[in-house]
Amino acid sequence: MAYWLMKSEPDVFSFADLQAKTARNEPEEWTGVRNYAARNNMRAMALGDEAFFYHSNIGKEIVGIMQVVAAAHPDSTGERNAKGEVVWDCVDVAAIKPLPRPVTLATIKATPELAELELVKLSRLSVSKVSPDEWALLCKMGGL
DNA sequence: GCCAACGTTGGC
DNA sequence: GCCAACGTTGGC
Repeated sequence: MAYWLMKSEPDVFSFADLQAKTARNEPEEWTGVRNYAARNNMRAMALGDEAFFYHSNIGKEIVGIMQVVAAAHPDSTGERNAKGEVVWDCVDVAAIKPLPRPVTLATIKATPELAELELVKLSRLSVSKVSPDEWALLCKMGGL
């Protein structure tokens, strides 16, 4: 099982929004990613992989955990190429649980063990990888 | 609102 | 294929 971190601006789509959809049994398609590195990360995701939900811009904190419930498939909102194929991919996710104590970016930056976290090193990447050690530490910091 | 980082585009 | 210009993201 691999671990990931996915960003969303909460005024566009928040973890609470995801929880509401999950409660209604509606998978959320993580559409709108238009960056190849982020797309490749989504293509590397497997069913059951877990991901942190990070609120960018507003909050700047990890607020919850979600699970990949469908592997990468064409993003229906993506442009098509000359052959009519969708260029971009997305995965489906469902909320698992919120973090009892959200972990802020400031806290992450102040934690030496997390200096290599992709969220910090590649700050503009919207879908990034989290190592098992980083995952365990962040869960602990989040009160789990 | 500014700016740094970085991806993309387009001229050569 | 290089590189300058430009656009976007996201933290501050």
